[in-house]
Amino acid sequence: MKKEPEKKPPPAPFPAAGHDHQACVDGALARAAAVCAGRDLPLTENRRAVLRLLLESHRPLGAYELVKRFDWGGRRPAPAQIYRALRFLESLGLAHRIASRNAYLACYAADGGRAQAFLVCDRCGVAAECAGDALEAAARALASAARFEFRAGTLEISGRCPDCSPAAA
Amino acid sequence: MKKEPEKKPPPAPFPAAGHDHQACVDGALARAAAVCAGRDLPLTENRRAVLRLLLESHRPLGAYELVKRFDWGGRRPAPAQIYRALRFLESLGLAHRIASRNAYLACYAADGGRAQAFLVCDRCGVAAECAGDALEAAARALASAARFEFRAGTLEISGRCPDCSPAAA
DNA sequence: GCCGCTGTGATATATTATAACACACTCCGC
DNA sequence: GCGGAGTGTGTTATAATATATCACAGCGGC
Repeated sequence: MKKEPEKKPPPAPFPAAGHDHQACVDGALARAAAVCAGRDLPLTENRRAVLRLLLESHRPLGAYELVKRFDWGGRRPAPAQIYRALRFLESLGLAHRIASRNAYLACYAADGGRAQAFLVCDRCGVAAECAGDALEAAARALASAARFEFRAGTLEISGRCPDCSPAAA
Repeated sequence: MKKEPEKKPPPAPFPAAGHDHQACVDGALARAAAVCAGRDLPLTENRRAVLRLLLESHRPLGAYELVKRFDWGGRRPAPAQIYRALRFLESLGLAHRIASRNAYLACYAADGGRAQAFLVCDRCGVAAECAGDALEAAARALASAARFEFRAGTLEISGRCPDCSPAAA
């Protein structure tokens, strides 16, 4: 896999100009803690660490990339640890699998049973999550036209983020 | 992987009641041959065989599932053969990767650079491809709202096909 | 205490996908 | 006919992604 080298740090993060990264990560972590508390499920150290790594990157990371980045006092966790944390986070909507890349993206907002969309930059890998009534409606319309019972849908869009777009001034 | 047993043959194919399977497969193969001829690229025996397996199943098949089904006069092809054929078929829009399942689905119609949608039944695995202006518009609207340059998008919808829906009479 | 539950740490293995190389075949120019 | 370029095949090896399983630690309830 890994068709792109992608060794360099991102040219710039997707989330706009005056992006306070620390606040963004901390806020999302706080919201995640609240979600867990609300469900009476523990946001353990491992889960929190995995979520933090995802939040910090603003892009989908593969499970083994997380293994590599996970600084665990010298040692490195086994893949199973990471996958367990990811499954937990996914089950709460705190992270999402970007199937087209076999990678995982932190969620910065709440979800629902709704059709979700992800914008992933081909060049720098930055990703953003979004959803909209029009997408939801279009997905449900397609399903019902085929007499298909809609349960969940995910739209993955690839292209260029504002910073990587040739149109960027 | 392979969360579901999925050992049994499908309860019924997605494509409606009076589905003439042979005609459907043959027609798609003929169209594929035309596409290849138009591009002056050979639809070799291997490629044709892989496409036929996909067409016959009406559902996404994993590459190793194709290896297993490929009857090659006793022997079995190496995965690389299958992946090569799949890449070729994908490049011509004759097959699509269903990323959420790590599987591949034959295409029964022409595509474009458009946002595509796939309906995949959670229960029997049957899948259908569709596209629509509303989806395309919704995808482009989401992208442009984020100042993201749309290149391609894929919507994967999971749920229940008409035959597997509890609502089915 | 002790049980049941959940989460961890670790090893092993399954599944999916690609790399690399030798060779067969066809087309084309000469 | 010969040779070379280009493409597709057949094969082996290996990379990348994901899960199974088991022993045990910690914690809360009784």
